[in-house]
Amino acid sequence: METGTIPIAECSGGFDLYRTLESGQSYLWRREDGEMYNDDAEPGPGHDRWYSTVVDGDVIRVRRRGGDQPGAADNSSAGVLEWEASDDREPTIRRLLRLDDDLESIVESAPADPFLEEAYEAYRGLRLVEDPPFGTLISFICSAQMRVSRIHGMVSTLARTYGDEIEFDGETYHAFPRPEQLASSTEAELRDLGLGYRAPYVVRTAEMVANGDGHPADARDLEYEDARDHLTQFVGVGDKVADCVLLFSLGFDEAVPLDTWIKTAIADYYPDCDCGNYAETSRAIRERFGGKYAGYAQTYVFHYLRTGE
DNA sequence: GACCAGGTAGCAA
DNA sequence: TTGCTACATGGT
Repeated sequence: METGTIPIAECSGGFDLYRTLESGQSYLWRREDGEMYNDDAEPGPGHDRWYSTVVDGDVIRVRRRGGDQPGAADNSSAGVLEWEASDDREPTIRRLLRLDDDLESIVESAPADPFLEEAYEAYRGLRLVEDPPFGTLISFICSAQMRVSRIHGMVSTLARTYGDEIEFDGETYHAFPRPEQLASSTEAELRDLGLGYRAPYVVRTAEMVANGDGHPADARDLEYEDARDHLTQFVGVGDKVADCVLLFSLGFDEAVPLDTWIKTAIADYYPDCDCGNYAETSRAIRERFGGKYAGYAQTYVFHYLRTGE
């Protein structure tokens, strides 16, 4: 087993592992106590529990060690990110958790907007993630009209039921299923697992990817709005889910998914951005949130409103 | 029992 | 194009 540490002081703008992984953007990590996204088992931002995920068949575990406030302005006392894997996976971890993003500059370059500044200030150290595209696609197909804790539960169930079992450090982990593994499931099975009306969407999209009709990663090569349109070819994927996939797995930092919370924010704080349809409203709020990193702003606002502060 | 949650597909006009 | 409406499920 390989292990290592990454000083959080090296991460411009800090790094808050808890808020990064439990802010509703990733459903592909699991917390060791199994209580991730459980608001009743809220461990607080400074906890040091392990989180694990499986990438390319390898288990990766990370946790925060030492330090005071994870997003403290005084970064010198920020502690370290400790990791374990079967090989040297530090480069993968840096990519997945976007540790090399210059978060300080991103926050500083955000528009001078009191509401936005409040959200950024409240959750310093929250970074976007870069999750694997297929798992992200299925996760957000499942997310329709669902609370984040239940989305995480559904994704975990899919992994347990259809994903590869992987032994690491004496414990069994489950990879997120490959397209062909999910494509071999049936709508009835997935309904039994509690996916509800999303069940046929998941099966049909998995079949499309398994058959080679398309892959979410193909959207990488396109311009932002074309990429969004491209992703809506998958069943169960509309503009909003497409934006989530672009933002949380394909590096389109300008994407602003218009979900119920952001729509609330638009109604309350940016009513002039409501253009009556998704594409135009998206364009308006994207501009209001500073363009290039509008998705970062979106993620902070989403978390700020959803967890209510 | 309503109401709500990181919405979308299918259909009518 | 735009504007309904049905769709599962569990928590408050």
